[in-house]
Amino acid sequence: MSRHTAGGTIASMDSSHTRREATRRKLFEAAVTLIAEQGFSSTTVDEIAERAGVAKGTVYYNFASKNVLFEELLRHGVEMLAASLQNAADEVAERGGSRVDALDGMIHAGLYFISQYPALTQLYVAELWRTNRTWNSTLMMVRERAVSVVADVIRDAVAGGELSEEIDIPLTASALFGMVLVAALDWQSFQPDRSLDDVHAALSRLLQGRVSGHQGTGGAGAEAGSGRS
Amino acid sequence: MSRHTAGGTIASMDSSHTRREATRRKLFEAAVTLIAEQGFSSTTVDEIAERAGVAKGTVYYNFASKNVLFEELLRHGVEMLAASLQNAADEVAERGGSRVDALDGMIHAGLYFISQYPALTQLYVAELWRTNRTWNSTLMMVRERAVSVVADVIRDAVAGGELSEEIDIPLTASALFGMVLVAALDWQSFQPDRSLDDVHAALSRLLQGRVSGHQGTGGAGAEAGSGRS
DNA sequence: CCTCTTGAACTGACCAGTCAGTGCAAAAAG
DNA sequence: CTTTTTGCACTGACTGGTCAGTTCAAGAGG
Repeated sequence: MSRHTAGGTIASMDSSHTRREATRRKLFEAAVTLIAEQGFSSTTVDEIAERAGVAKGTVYYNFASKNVLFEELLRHGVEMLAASLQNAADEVAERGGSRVDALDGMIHAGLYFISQYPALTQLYVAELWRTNRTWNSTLMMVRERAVSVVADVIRDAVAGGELSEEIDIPLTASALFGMVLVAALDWQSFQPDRSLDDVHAALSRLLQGRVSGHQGTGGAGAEAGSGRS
Repeated sequence: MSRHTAGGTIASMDSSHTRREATRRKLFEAAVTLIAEQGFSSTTVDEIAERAGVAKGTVYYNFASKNVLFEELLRHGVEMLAASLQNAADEVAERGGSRVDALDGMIHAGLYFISQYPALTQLYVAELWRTNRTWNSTLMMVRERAVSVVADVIRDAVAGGELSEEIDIPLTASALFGMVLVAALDWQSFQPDRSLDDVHAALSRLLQGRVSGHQGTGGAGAEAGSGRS
């Protein structure tokens, strides 16, 4: 199947450690786009192998099953995301920024990550709130890993007096996460020409409260049960 | 179920119509939970039929295909959601509330809707940003239908001077939508005991800007390209 | 020579969609 | 009032195709 007449060179690229690693990476890349497009169950192993440019047998030499391939993909992806977010928060801290600044930096990093790995993001969104799947525990871990990075920074900010003690940490972390996720997916899908900083500014503005900045007649207030019938 | 109680005879036409309707509703209900749990392609028509308590043939008597069943389900669901959001906004307006109050009312309505139809919500999240699927145009329409209800209210608020002209309407609508969506899914999945009003209050607080309410050292500011390298 | 990859053939389970037939209630005929 | 017809709604066994996973002998690379 060597359609590149190998010329003798391309194959010997930097296989960082083994040929095996390179093959596994190729399979991850092929799988992530296909599964993002079509979903897990309608993506066939033959398709993954073909897009990765390897034989089907190779898939099963490297991964025990289609399920295992997918789970390792999920784990690998979330490690990248968590590291990226953590790194953004740390950089802001090093530079002497506040915790709230760190949150803002994480939003930026989140947007950047999603713009770099749109397929991976689509895939997470599609699978993350699913129940009853075989790889449910993996998904649980993945979600926890991502959200806790955000929640930790919020917790620190509350402890340091930067944020009100009244806020609900896990829920706020989720909401923030969702806001960035959905806004970024919409950006990528429907307004891909806009710059990252532009989108980032819009989200910062929303959070900063300039959107509902005027003190409303009470509706946007925090009091519960506002006249719902 | 006799829409026209005109007497004993006209009911006949009605009942024949209603039997089918009841079956279709049962199939919708069965399909929505199964697909939310397992995804579209790993949910079999046999499963749907079994859960609905009908024979497989009945599915195909009522719907041209598995795809068509799903598309009609999506359309039916989003109509319910859009109506619910619109209704919430209208009620606030009738009561003399501001547009921002209307937005808040829509957040409440969104949370309520999701708590009532969690499976439908999971399903939308899972499918909405998928590309390359056969029912892509349906999904496009569905998304547009839901987001535009929010965007319209934001637009009115901007026109009426309640919100800054600087805000990005479609992006803000998406972000708001995503915030509610993800927060609600997390609420349902991980803290189901909390009350709706509690969750609503947390989100209102986030939007109201109390979270990042202190004026940060610039990180949360709206200026673009804030020190990101 | 040991690890990894190839490619094609094969198996067995699973599944979307089909179709000939059943049940039944309301209209038509007797 | 009784019998027959009509056709809607539903049934479930069956078909043809698809796909995960297996096997293996023959390389390729290092």
